[in-house]
Amino acid sequence: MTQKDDFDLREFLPYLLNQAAEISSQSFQRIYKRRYGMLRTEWRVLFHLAIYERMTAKDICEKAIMHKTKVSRAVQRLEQRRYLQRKPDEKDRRHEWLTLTSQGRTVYEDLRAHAQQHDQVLMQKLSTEEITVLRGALNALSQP
Amino acid sequence: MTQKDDFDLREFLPYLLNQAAEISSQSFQRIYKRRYGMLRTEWRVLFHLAIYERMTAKDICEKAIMHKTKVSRAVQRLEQRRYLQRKPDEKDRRHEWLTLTSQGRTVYEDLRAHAQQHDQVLMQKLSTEEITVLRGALNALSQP
DNA sequence: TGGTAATAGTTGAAAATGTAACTAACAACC
DNA sequence: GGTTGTTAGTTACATTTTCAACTATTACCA
Repeated sequence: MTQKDDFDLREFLPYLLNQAAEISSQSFQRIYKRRYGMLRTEWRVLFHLAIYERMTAKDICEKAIMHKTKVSRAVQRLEQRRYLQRKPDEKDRRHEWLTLTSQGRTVYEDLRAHAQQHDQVLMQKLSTEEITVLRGALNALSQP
Repeated sequence: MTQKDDFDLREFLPYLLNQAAEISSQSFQRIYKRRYGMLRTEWRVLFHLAIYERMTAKDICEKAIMHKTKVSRAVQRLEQRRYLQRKPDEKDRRHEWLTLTSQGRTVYEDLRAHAQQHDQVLMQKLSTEEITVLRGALNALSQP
């Protein structure tokens, strides 16, 4: 049997990753969608701002690996809902500093609680050791 | 420190999975896009048909976890390019059996070779043991 | 048998995304 | 100082995706 015949796409990492990512995010996605009408891009921007406190759109692009137009639009929508504030940098007015409003932080805290619950359900499918290795592997694969 | 404070979204599994899935599929995506103008949905349908040989659109929806409209449109495009054939089921004409044409199989073989190469590059980021555990964990997480 | 429900798949309109071109502000270099 | 190049972010348009409604066919059951 040749090497070629050994290669089964059902074991192809991007496929497995996509499948797992899709399924494991579905039920959480319903939560932020139903509770706050948020999209995945918006949720991601929201929680990056919650964690890092103060970022420019560019920072978010890099951390979250999102295209700048996606970030731009997510920021617009979050601003409309008063979840975040923009403030131009004094020294370099090309930059805009983004921070969550208290309302945005409240939404974040609520969603984080749900996320944590959701994560615990997911982790029940795995052993402690598997979780550790999985996290490490996912981080390694996330380095471009 | 409370449990709540321990929960860092940077370790949230759906987030890590999404990040890894996104990054690890990017360069392969460029390949099927450039070589055959294919979308991700089309690639997924193509390779499911290559592996399972003969499926209905419904089967693909279930295996690939894709919405039926996505599958329907991917099938249309693959048919237009003569990569697959449809054949209504004799007994139940609601079903259509889909199979790859020889042209479709050729495209598949070409892409599979690229996928294999791509997979090897990805796996270089991980140890053998990590790969085993990762595959197992991803499969476990893919059970809804 | 006839009427209702269920299933496979398609379609159209609305929403979201990707791509490329754009504006505005700054940097660098002569 | 003016020209050229870069960078942060937005916008317009084309492509995809989503959602809901639709057709066609079969299943169920009184």
